[in-house]
Amino acid sequence: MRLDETDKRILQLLQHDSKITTKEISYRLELSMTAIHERIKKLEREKIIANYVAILDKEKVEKNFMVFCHVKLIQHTKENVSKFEREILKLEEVLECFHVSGDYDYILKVYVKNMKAYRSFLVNKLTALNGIGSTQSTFMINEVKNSTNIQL
Amino acid sequence: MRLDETDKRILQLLQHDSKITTKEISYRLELSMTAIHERIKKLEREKIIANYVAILDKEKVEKNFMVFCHVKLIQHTKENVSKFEREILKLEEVLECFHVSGDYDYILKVYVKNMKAYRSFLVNKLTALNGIGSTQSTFMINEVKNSTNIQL
DNA sequence: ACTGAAAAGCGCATTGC
DNA sequence: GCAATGCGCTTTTCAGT
Repeated sequence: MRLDETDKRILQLLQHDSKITTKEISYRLELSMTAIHERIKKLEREKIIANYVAILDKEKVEKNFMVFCHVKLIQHTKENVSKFEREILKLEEVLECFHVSGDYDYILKVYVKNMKAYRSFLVNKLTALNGIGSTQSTFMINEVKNSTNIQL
Repeated sequence: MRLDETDKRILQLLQHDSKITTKEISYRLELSMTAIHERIKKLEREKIIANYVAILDKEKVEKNFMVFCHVKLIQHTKENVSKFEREILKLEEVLECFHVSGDYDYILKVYVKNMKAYRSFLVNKLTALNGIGSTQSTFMINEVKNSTNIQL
């Protein structure tokens, strides 16, 4: 599906605040509510919009100890890789996991309460998985920017 | 504010799908709509819920070329640092930026269309900023997990 | 693909329990 | 802290262009 300028502007608004009403969008884009409504429904149907979520304040829910954990596997057999990836999905502390180029195989973004909780995660959960060669942790000192908003 | 189990379950549901109705939540948690409604309002008022957003399919909007860009500053004067951080906020390709421990000062998460766009970003935008010492790019080969859902 | 109006459902505030 | 009511707004649908 090709997105025109109107679609992009709608997506921009929804990425910023998904609780915005069709009425408000129609007012801003100078189109009828129905037109906006149909476009949004189409964007949802086509899964351009993957989902709508609430973003929590990580500090207030006490999960603002963030660590980038670089993981290297022992060997890259198809089995090993798919096993590791399946297990990672189950670990609630891992919000993101990317297979990457470079010195390490994976980069995990881990959110926990504090260093103690991170240690526990490393020892009891991550390194408990089979096939982990080595890990290297990079700790967040400060969050400068953390957005979900893709500019179109 | 302290969160009890009910709050946590509500947040869990809203993190998964913010379009869920109070009615549906009240049904699942076996509480009245009023109770659920008041709790959600409080969670919003206290900014436990930071905001509601639409998440887009990065592939479908052609921004699925993701790079972790490690940045080292030349010198860490207060001025340099705050200038850099202010400028980063303006770069739309950078969705996330963390000041981190380790060999590099910052890790940026950059989403662009393809390698050509990334090169353009690096040359024209990032390294055009003053005070950048060096950068190192780690390219995403595959996205294993990418969630915004914090387990409480 | 857009408009306008009507119908259905939900959010929200209020009242009383 | 919960149930019930009613109003207003929003979403959703439908006919028309």
